[in-house]
Amino acid sequence: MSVTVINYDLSMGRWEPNARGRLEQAALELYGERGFEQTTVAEIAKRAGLTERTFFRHFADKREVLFWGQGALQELLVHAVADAPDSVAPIDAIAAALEVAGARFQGRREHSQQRHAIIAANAELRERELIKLVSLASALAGALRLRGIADPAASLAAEVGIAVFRVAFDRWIGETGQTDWSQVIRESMDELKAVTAGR
Amino acid sequence: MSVTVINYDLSMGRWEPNARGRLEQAALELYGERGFEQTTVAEIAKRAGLTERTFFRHFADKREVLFWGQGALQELLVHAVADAPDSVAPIDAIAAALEVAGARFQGRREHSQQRHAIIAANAELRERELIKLVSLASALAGALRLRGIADPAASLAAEVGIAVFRVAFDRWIGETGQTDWSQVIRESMDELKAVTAGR
DNA sequence: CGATCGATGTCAGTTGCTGTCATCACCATA
DNA sequence: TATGGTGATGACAGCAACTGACATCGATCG
Repeated sequence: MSVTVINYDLSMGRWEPNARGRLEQAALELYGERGFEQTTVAEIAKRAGLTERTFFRHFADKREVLFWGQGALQELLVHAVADAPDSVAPIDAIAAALEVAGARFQGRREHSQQRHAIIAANAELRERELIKLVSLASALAGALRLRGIADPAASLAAEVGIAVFRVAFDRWIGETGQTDWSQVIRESMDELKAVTAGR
Repeated sequence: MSVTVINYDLSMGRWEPNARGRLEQAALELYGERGFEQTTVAEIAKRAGLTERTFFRHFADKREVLFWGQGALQELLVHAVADAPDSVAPIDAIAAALEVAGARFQGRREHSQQRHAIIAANAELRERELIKLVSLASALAGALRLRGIADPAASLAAEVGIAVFRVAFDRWIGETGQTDWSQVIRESMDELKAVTAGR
């Protein structure tokens, strides 16, 4: 089989460039074809033209290959919170950030669905996804604290924001759901406010 | 070393009774003594007077020994939500359930702290804890739906409830914090309402 | 008394993951 | 141009988590 090499690098060395990208693509393909558990790291490496050992040099474990892009999303959200005007309430700064984050999803809905299906089909992958979301919440709480919001308000706003994100993402990705990210976020946030107001 | 046998069973058979309990205790001890990663399942089994294979017959994996009691907590919370009067708003039914759940912690604060320390010290264990909490949220959402609450309100109330639980638990278990569970829950819930009201 | 059952032991095998050392193109510098 | 350092990879051995298959043997039931 042939491997599509993304981001061909002119300063190529002894090996084919973009080892990490090849590993990622091979893993996504195999996880999709036969499932996460049924795929061995040796198989991923082979399809990428590398060795198992090299896989573990690029990704901490077999799951991480699906999540390492998360770091960029986190940065995006944190910056969005930091950039919100001072007058904006914590929960609304979070909401604004979530809307901005949609830029990373909007237009790649199908890709998101595939990845989501792989993750949803496996408990270990769901665990990893959860801890990434908690890390995100933690980073958002930090960003709020930099805006002068004290705990536990900062933590609560961040955690609640992630809860909204989860609910909104599920809705957005669902077959029958709304496909406009911003709108889904705004609706979910409105529901949140209704619920916590005791209605 | 000797092993304390809890719940001695008069109908003992060929082996020492309460294999599961012995495994659990041995695991807790070893995880505490030398850490989760530094403990092998073979060591746990040996201390419990059993074999590695038997450990995996009682617990799905090395982590699960710390979490299998969670099922009872989930039942307790679900029942509490179900038993709340019809007139109570979703979020308040959740809050009431969280207060009730304190009965499982109150009076065992030290034990909770030990277990919490073990979990906090290891990323894999934190992952497992998170997925258990999500399962809890899911069960609570189901209980709310049985009360006639539609989604996404049910899911949101449940997820938010879990966020409050997390924040409250951290506060309750902290050295300087309040030690009365009910009070911590009520305070945290009040904070939540303030935050989501946009303050 | 014999058959079945349930909890455990035994053992071999797969796989995720790590440590260690070798390789070799590239690069800087003498 | 020679030399030595560097960084990404390969090769290989090994540990530990987990699984499947089969054996064991007291208890229990008919």
